[in-house]
Amino acid sequence: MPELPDVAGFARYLEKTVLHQTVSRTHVPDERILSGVTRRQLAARLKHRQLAATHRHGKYLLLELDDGAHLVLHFGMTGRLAAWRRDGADPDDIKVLWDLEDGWHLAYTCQRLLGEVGYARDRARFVSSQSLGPDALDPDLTEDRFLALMEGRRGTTKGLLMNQSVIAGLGNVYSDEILFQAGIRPGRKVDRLSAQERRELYRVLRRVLTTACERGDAVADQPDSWLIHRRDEDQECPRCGGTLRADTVIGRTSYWCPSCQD
DNA sequence: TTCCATGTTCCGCA
DNA sequence: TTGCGGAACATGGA
Repeated sequence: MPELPDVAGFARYLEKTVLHQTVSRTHVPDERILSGVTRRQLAARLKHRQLAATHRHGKYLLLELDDGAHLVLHFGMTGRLAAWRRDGADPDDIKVLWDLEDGWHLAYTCQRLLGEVGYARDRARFVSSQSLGPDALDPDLTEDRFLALMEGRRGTTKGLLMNQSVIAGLGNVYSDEILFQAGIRPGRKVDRLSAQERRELYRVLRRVLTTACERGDAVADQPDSWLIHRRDEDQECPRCGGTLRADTVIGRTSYWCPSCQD
């Protein structure tokens, strides 16, 4: 599930629970989740460090420490965070567990091991090392800049939206939502979009993500008129009542309405 | 048993 | 060079 709005929700969750607390111990039951660090290195670098601030870039959550370095969290398809007090029950699928100095615990859980936990000294350097494009909600990502990103691209519009090195933060679900609300078929080639459609795509992208982040990360929190509630075979289009289609575009199941999207 | 899943990455090919 | 399809990764549910 975790796309930009979900990761934004994780960041808020950390702010409400364990932010500003200090790590006393890092336990890594399954080292396969680590990327670029060993469990010994991670434990040593986090020991006695305070969790100072949250940052998000696309689907990455960067938890800044009081020495300026960052704990890097990526959630894959099944990554989650859980924080609890002393005698709370442990969640399932814990891949990394942090004990904090005042009795709280923070767990990174991941059922399918497709996420990763890492460590990065410098945030900007990390973003460029991952070849990530601008965050989809970056205030500096203006309409003009977005239009420039689309220039010269020949693939599908859905492929563009999901390409993290072009724009960071969108996955399968939210790209379908944005394309639905913009009235553009997932398989439409970028170079066949009119100037008006390109501008509309930008506006809808920002509106959908802003709304989703404000409402919370649960699908049920999103407006009833959204496609997100109807990602299943033979569902009705929330706009025209027609039958939605499910096609494979750039290798992912894509839901769309043949009457509302062109 | 087989297929599918909201994540990324790599390879071969057009 | 860009982008696509397919496979791979690991696991569980329909």
